[in-house]
Amino acid sequence: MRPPTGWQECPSWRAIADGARPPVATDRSLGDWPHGWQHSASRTRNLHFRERTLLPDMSPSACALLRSQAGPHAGAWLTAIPADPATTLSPQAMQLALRRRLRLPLPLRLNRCGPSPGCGGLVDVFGDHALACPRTGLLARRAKIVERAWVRVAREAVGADGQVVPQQWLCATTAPGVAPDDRRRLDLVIYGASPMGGALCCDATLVSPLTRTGQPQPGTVADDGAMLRVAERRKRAAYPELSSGGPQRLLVLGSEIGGRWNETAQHLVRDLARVRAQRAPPALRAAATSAWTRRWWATLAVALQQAVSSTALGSPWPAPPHASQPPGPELDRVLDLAEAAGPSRLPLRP
DNA sequence: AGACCACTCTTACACATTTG
DNA sequence: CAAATGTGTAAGAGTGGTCT
Repeated sequence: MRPPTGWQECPSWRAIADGARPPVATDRSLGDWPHGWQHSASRTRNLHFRERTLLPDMSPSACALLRSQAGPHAGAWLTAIPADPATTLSPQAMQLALRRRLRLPLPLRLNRCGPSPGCGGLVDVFGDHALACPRTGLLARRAKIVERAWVRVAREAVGADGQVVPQQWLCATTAPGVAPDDRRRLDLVIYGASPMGGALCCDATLVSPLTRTGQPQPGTVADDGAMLRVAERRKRAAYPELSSGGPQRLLVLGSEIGGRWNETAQHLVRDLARVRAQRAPPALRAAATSAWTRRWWATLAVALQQAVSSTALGSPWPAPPHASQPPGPELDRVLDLAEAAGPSRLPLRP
């Protein structure tokens, strides 16, 4: 169980009146404003309610899924502005995503997995089986949707200064000790986003905290992101050459089907936003960072929900969304996504 | 717990071969 | 000669086992 964030010891009124400030979050992202006491207080209360009231009454599976749905930017699809195909969920996908989030039954036709691709087992109305059964072939397909979203985000970030190569051969990188006939491929490699000029070798992965029987995987009931750590270990074991130093780095961009992203994914978006904002006029950099961050998390979260929805039905999605990739919007088109800096300018209520 | 392995099935992709 | 088809490899995530 994670320690609750917020304050551990309640400050005295006198201390607050004397100007004491809450602890500054270490993982504060650019464009994130420095929070005051209200944020810490409500966060502490929310987490307390979640741990003491909400979770104890839920089934283990529902607990694991709730944890999977939490975390930074896990709900970005709910606030995504559908002004662009990349940040738009179809009505059908939105309906499925909302039902998944509320753990309501999905409109399924079949009650068995299969027939020809599939294990023949009973499927549940929540889509848990379809999202974890490795025998339908949908897992391999759904991963592509998130992978393409990462490619899109990386391309928008590095622009013409860098390069993003999808499906890069491992032996084409600078990783040491790879035989030239090695056929392993990386999901995407980003050049021009690393301060040292190295290659970011990315592997996007989307894992489920529940098994195909709907039972939680070990550790997922009590710990946030337990399956993300399993996925990271698995990927690091698959690419040992990329962990041995040098100009290239392995980034495991992990996500859970509830919407949670791992630390690496959050760091990458933060770094990409910094790279992109360097090309903006200095006076606009803070706003640009905030705006691009919002846009990219919306893009990634929408893609993740698209992937989950297409798998939850147990049938392939009709068409791959936006196969052609336009170059992405200009800065002035995204700036209105930026958070307003400074305190709220709403009128004080009586 | 965690690391590791061998296994499940289907999909995606690159390359080779055949066909019109 | 180009288009269509076939083939081989790796990847995708999960399962279940063993060992430490």
